Amino acid sequence: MLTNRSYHHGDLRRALLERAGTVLQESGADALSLRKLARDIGVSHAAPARHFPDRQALLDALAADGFDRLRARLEEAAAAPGQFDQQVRCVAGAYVDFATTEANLLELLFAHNKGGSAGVLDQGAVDAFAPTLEIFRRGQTEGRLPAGDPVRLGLIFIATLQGIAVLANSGITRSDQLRPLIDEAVTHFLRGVRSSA
Amino acid sequence: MLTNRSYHHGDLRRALLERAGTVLQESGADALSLRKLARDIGVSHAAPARHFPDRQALLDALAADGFDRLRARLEEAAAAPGQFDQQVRCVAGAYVDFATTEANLLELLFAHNKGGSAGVLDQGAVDAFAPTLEIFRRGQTEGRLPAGDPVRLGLIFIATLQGIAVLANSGITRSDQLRPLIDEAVTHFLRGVRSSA
DNA sequence: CAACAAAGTTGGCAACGCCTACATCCGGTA
DNA sequence: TACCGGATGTAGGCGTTGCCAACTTTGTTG
Repeated sequence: MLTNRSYHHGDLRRALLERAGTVLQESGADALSLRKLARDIGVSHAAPARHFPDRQALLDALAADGFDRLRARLEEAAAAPGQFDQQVRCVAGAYVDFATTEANLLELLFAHNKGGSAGVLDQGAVDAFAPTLEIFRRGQTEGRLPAGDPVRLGLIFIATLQGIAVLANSGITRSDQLRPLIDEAVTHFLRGVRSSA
Repeated sequence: MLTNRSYHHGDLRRALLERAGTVLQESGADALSLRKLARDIGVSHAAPARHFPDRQALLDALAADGFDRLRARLEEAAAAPGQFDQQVRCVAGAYVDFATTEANLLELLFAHNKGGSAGVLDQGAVDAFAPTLEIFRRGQTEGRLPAGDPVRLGLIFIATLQGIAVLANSGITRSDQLRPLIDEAVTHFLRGVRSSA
């Protein structure tokens, strides 16, 4: 392994995913071509097929990894020091930051789940949002939130952040207005939830 | 015009858009092929180029029409009979209904704005959301909402709906749980906004 | 009526995804 | 140690696509 110029690459799958990740980030999912990736890496055009049966499998792998990184990011934010409200705001900021920094990845994550490969990717999405739901459960047990279905609360919260990120990525809201928009959204959300008891 | 079987189609642009609309609805934007559209309509493979310089131009036209229909739908919902809250709920329902019924179109609307053709499409998005912002302005003048930037309020509202629709389209929330989710989101939103004064 | 522009056709090019057949390398086993 | 089989990479081909250029038909207009 690590032998350059050998017949076998040694870690082609990883190399493909790595290169694909940067192409995705820079040019979007539509720009991803198995043949071009192979060329970039210096391998024949059919080599990727050994690791990804078709183009969709590569996209799925990118999505799975994306959900994983999103989950890690949200977990980290959810564990931030401070009171409950502080943590919620931290999660909100982390989500929108992730979603706008990796806009093309975000599009891939939510654009492609419709089709056939539902199982694995859906699980990835559920896992990614688990830490956020956990925060709301904790908020309830700590008495910082009224009782109610934490999943529904969490979904509304995530939906709001997701929507803000999409509006930002579409250029509908200017990026310098993003931070106050998030702050106000979270403020209204927490007030709305609390005044419902 | 209306002459079938003639050398010139007569209304090829409209025919292309119509066919493209159904293909988009049934199979998504990725499945749209200029050559296939031409074949479906019964015209040569290069004919579409006279009306759409490239594939992107067709997608842009579909998006522009989509924003137009969304705007009409939201305008209609905003003009529903009843009190302010009732109208807001009506708009929310209309938006999510549109976004889930035409999931592939929704994806196209918000996926493609990133790139170059910013101007026209951005305007379409702004126009589409205008009726919703108008509702919030009206709510303020009628005293049903506290003072504040109506644009920011409207964006948060739309973002929440957009997020819920995306989560639904991605299969993250079951469709039978969609209606209560919307209701609760609107309820919390209105309460949160009102208790901010 | 002749000229011209708009609209449609034919053919070609390069790139792509996917398939099949073949080459090479590595690791377990006789 | 020799070998053999599976995993990995290569070479080439097929059908489709987007885009381009050259040509034809049609309808309008001076």
